[in-house]
Amino acid sequence: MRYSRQHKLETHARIVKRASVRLREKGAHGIGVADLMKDAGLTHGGFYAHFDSREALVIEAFVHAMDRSTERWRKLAEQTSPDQRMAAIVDSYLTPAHRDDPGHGCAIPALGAEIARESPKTRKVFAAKLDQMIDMLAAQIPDVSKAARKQAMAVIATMMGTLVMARVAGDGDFSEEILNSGREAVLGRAAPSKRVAKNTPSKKNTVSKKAAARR
Amino acid sequence: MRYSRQHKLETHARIVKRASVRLREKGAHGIGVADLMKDAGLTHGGFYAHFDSREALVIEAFVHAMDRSTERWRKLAEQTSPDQRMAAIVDSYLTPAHRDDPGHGCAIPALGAEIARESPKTRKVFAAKLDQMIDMLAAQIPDVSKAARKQAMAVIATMMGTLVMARVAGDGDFSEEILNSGREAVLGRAAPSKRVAKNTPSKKNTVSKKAAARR
DNA sequence: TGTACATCAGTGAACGCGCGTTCACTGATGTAC
DNA sequence: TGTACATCAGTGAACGCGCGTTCACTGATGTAC
Repeated sequence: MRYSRQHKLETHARIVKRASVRLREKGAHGIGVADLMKDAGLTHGGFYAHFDSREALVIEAFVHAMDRSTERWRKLAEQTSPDQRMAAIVDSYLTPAHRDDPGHGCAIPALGAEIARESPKTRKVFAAKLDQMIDMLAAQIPDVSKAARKQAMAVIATMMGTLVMARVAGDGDFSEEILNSGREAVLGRAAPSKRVAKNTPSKKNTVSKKAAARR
Repeated sequence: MRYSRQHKLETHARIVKRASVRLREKGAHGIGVADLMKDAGLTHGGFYAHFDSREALVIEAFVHAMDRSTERWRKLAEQTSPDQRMAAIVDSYLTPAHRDDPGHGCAIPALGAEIARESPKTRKVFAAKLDQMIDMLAAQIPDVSKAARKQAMAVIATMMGTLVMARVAGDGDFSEEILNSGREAVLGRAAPSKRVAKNTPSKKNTVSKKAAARR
């Protein structure tokens, strides 16, 4: 073989990873196969050595994004005291940085509505990952399991709905107002309690890409 | 003139009305100019006698959808006692019928994420309509105006987020569970208090298109 | 009132373009001997 | 160990297709006289 067995797997993973960013930024139909391959440092002709179809990549990219989000929540929860876990997750979610960088953020507000219109196959994969994410969040709630799951669903719905609305509103006062209303609704308070000078309003791009990616 | 002045306005309105349904069903980029015109009983060539561009139609269609939703809420509120108005709106929003008929439903869960990626012009029109909708809902809350507006934002965020997730989940138990969690989160209870036998689970298409359109 | 003309909403062919997908080919490297 | 061959990830031209947009034309009807 020309390349080691590992090489192809790495290339495949790189395409998926880059695509998961670009698709969240541009939408499930917002960027073509050629540009996605270029983004991974390849030409479009090699695409079908890695994927059966464009849709197959969209599914893999979506799964990647959801797994990363869920894992991020898990890690954030691990390093936070049990009674503060939910608050830590919500505070990290409803930020101007997350709003302004959909490519490295949660896939549900970025792609949920579009995925709901895709084939049943795609929709079911998305639904399974959503289910996992709900369970992950529910596990952070010290409560009876049934009620915790319902609460987790409502928290995710409120967070993603808030983020979509904040993105529509752009980055002015209206957008900040929306983010604050979401935080208050979920946590019963507006600003995070721990961090200092978290967001300076009406100053764009002060948060580095790396910092945003860590969300 | 070949047709009365009224005729062109009526044709224009018909294109917008039909497009607002089809775009909510298929997404902001999910249906082409030719099909949209066919849907209004015309051929694609005449499109540019009515609109400067496809984007111009998308904006008009979106405004139409938002105005209709806001107006529907207003009417529903009028014929409900003040303390029941919010509940009436939420109960009419978080239903399987609304989930299964995006074409006649709220434009935010259907098009919000996509509009957030459009040109600033399109986004600003959407944001202005969202602002109106928030004020309309806030007016139904018997509270200090500032708090009411924040509460209205959170209610809309939770409702639209819940609907997007329910649509991703399809129409099974998982989807019903999501709808219930949204209702409980907003109203503090699962099922509507007034109506009888509102939804029979796992029976599709029992709600007529007309009935769904009245939402 | 009757007639000839002007208007313009709507038609349908055509355009340039970008898309997803296919395919013959390349050439670096793993493998057989 | 050294050499000849086989493999196959990746290349780039080409495909058929549908898209948004343009444009010359049509023909029913409003209007001027």
